[in-house]
Amino acid sequence: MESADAPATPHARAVAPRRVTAAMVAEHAGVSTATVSLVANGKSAGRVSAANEERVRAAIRELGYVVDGIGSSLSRGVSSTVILVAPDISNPFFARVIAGVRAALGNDYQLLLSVTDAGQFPSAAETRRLLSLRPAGLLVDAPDETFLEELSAPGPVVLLDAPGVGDRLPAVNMDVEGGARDLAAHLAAQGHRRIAYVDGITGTATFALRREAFLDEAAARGIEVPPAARVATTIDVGAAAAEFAASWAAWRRDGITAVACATDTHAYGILQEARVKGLSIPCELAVAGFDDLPYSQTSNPALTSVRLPADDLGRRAAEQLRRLIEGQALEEARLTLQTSLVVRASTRRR
Amino acid sequence: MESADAPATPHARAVAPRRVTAAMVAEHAGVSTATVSLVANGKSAGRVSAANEERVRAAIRELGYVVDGIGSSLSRGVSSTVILVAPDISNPFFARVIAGVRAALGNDYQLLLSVTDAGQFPSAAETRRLLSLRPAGLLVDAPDETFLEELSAPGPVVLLDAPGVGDRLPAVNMDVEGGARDLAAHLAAQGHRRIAYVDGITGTATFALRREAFLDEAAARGIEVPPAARVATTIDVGAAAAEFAASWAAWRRDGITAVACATDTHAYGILQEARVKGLSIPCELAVAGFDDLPYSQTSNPALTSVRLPADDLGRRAAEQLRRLIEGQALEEARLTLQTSLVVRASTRRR
DNA sequence: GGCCGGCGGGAAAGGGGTTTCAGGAAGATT
DNA sequence: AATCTTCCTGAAACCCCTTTCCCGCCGGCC
Repeated sequence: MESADAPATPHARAVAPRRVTAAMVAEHAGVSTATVSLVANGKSAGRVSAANEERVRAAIRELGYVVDGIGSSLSRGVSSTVILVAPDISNPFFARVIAGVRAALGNDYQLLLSVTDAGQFPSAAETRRLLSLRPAGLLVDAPDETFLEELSAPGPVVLLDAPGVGDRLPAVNMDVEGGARDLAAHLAAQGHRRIAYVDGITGTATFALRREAFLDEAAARGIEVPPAARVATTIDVGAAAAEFAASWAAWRRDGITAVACATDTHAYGILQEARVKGLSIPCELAVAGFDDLPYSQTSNPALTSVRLPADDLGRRAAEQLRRLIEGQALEEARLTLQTSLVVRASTRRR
Repeated sequence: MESADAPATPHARAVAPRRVTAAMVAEHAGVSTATVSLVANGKSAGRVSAANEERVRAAIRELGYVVDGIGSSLSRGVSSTVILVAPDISNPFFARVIAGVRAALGNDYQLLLSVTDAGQFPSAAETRRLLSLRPAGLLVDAPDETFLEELSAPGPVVLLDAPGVGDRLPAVNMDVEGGARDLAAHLAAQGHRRIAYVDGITGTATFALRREAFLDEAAARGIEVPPAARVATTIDVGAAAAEFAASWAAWRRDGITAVACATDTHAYGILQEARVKGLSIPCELAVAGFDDLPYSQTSNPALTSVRLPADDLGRRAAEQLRRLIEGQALEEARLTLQTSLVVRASTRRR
């Protein structure tokens, strides 16, 4: 293809230019690889003369040298990668968590996500492979106990949103119970005495916590949540709408004046169906959600919801992880972040 | 803490049991590390005697040996990781793409996601670090040209959903233009003659393609889309609802009988606002979306939409990538997958 | 002027695995 | 019985970087 006197190698070797190694930089700068390593890693202060430092920097620039992640990881015994393991990433909440994590990790660590099929955690084999990449640390979102056991991690791990799981591991949680109680208190203050509760069908612990705290606080404030008004659906607008369509007649007869939902998605379905039925919200029926998803601000009417500190969750977890990686002790191994009730038109009676 | 005669090392060395290496397995099984490597990688056929193979397997089991990803990557020159770079992961569509990718990659490669802040691609520095992990291959979702240039990847890359970008790289695309044309044809067949189009405000090429194909096909079928009925909003239910609320009076005067949207999210906003206005859908106004998001099946009325082959997109892209990684030539470098119009109640006049 | 202290830099030892290559043992052939 | 295959096996090189010594050199001090 090229010059006729090129060696007749079967592979077009010239196409893939050789990776630039520290040795090449060293030769180009007339120093040893040790010096290159020091400069490239910013550890040159007081160890490399200014003259050599500049020559190495010039060589790095000129050759386009990038420290090889693999070689570096092997040599240091650990990579500079933080792996975030998450069973479900397809919601806007999670995007904010990631933003928080990235902000806290900065440039020192590289964030990679390991996701599996809907709601599942990696198998034991996958987990071992993951660990064999020698991540600097692991963040695990909404973990289940089985996965944590398999993990039995040799390295730093911080859990996110792990109420009641992995008690021995550091975690950052959100006070969903407080949020649920605030919501119950708000509905009580608005004068409701009989309320329906729409739960989610899922294995996640957070839903049980929300429900129990809500029911407990409601009871404490003299609110009744009759058994017939406790339902559960998959987390799906349509399913919630259908459930409400089927139940509303009975609830109305029973004197229900408000519906609290385990997540906003349920509430959207109820708002939709209520509109079909021509119900006036919040006058005939107040509706409240949980999670404060983006659409809740602009829904019609805007939805009262419990806002979760998504970016804080990510940020704090990543900060904790950094401390662990850097060998510092954690002042508090398990943090709980405040949630806040956002009252909007769907429950605000005037 | 332990026996009094233990060496007074400051670190609790016993806590972190030493990593199990191939050398340890080799010693335990009475063979060399070469043999261990062959067995552990399933390359033992015809190279290792049955007896030794069994002894090595037993040792691996007994010691819990896992091939070290870092050492292996360094030695082979490449890791067995496939990195999927994506600017936006928080939508259900993407979850299906991932499922497709995972299915096609199987156990041979490990999928990791690199995501950045909302809609952004990694910076040049981040990109270089990513490549320094020596991924076996890269999948890039909805790439922008700038990122592809920085990539100038030395390794296998396949683009997903990259209409009109990175022409020289293999890609798997979806025929959104065909879908848009089908939609225009459907609305024409339903008797509409004046239609509104709600576009998305975003840099993504796919939106321009949808719009142009729709307008072109509409024109070809004698449908008018008056300039005043061409609007664009951010991809947000509330924004679309507001836009529709502001425009509907004028549109109605202008004889508009249908609205086509660049994505279902817009259509949800319109459905919501139409209900507020008491419009009968599809009789007074037909509404159609694009993407066929999950909620479109259960919305009220169910939404006509263009379904995109999400899992196929992931699967085919991963298959192509595998071929590249394994050095096979691609029969077709750029694939385009069919989309399909799903007609539901929001446009179906009876 | 000799000795000491310190700074700067290099040689070299890993870190864990893969792969080549040469050679040994066992079985086949003459 | 000698030679040739065939099969297996293990030693060793290599991948790229980090880090630990250790040494040479320079200036300062007595």
